[in-house]
Amino acid sequence: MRLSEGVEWGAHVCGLLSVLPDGATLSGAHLADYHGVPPAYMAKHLQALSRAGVVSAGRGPTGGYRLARPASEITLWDVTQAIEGSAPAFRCQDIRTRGPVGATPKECKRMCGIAKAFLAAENAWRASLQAVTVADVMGDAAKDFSAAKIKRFATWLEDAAH
Amino acid sequence: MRLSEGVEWGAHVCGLLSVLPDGATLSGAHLADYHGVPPAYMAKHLQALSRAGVVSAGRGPTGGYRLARPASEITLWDVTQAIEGSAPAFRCQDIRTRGPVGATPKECKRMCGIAKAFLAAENAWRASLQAVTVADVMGDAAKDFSAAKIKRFATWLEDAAH
DNA sequence: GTACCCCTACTCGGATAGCGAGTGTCCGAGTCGGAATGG
DNA sequence: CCATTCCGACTCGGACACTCGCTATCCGAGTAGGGGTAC
Repeated sequence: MRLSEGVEWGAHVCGLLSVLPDGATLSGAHLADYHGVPPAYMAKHLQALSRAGVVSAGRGPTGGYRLARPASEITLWDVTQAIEGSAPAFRCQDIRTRGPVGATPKECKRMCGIAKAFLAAENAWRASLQAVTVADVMGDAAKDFSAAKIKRFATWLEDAAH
Repeated sequence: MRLSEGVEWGAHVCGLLSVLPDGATLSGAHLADYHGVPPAYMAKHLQALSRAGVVSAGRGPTGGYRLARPASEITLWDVTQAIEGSAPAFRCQDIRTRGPVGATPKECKRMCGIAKAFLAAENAWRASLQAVTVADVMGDAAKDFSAAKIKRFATWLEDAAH
């Protein structure tokens, strides 16, 4: 089982967008450059975030991306769902109904216990992600920001932001 | 994100093996037949379960698979780990160290907050699976077994088990 | 009749192809700002 | 000097190749039991 790396990118992007001045935007190319990843591929993930309503996109020379709502209202689950989709990782094939001793439909009124357990585990995972917002992450990360890094960041932002 | 279907197969196999008479075994071919899945592919997953010490394998005409320890001591996490491996689904690429404003090693003493949150979610998922044993699942499933199904199963087992 | 040996049939185990989702890329659609132009 | 128009550059959005891991398969290694043979 493997989570798409785009989820990590999306989370970092939301963190970066959350510290922008009000009304400012960043283009996909700049977001990719900032994180050192391929611009075209980053664009694909930004598109997914835009479709999901996590970020809002503007076109034209002054266009770019910004958060669609306050960072305190965007959870890591929102980002994950936007990029990975909402299909569960465990997809029950109901193999208990197959084979020579397969259960008949009447014997399958309740959900398979195995599927139930795996879906419960997935719910726990989701709940854990829903409990963390982009604002939480950035607040935590801010503790590690050195003065030098903040200065570097401000300089970069000067050139990049609209 | 998608969980390998082999995990479901492995869980069902462990459930089936857990109701075998003491000392009896089932061959990979019979386990595949029972679940209506390709024998060769089932064999691959059984091999993984065997390597992980979840089931023990015997060779030769009287050989086959049996549980390596009581069903109450085998969790769904054990099965998952055996087949999927123990690598985390979220693999931090430390993209905060990349790009023009990349953090220096000194600024990365603590783990990235995003990675921390995702790994915490994964821990919740794992804990949920570790709380459910094969015995739990079978005890729950037994409630749905009709007399007809039990009879069919006994007949099948007569031919299959060693 | 009995003990030994070989052989067969059955088992698991690792090495080998095929396919689909994720990865990576490109070009077209849309939009805003600014420069050029005419009044 | 000002309003209008046109152009260009920059943006996002969807459609197109490529790669790696899961899916699926086959053949070889190993073992237990049974039949045959020699004593």
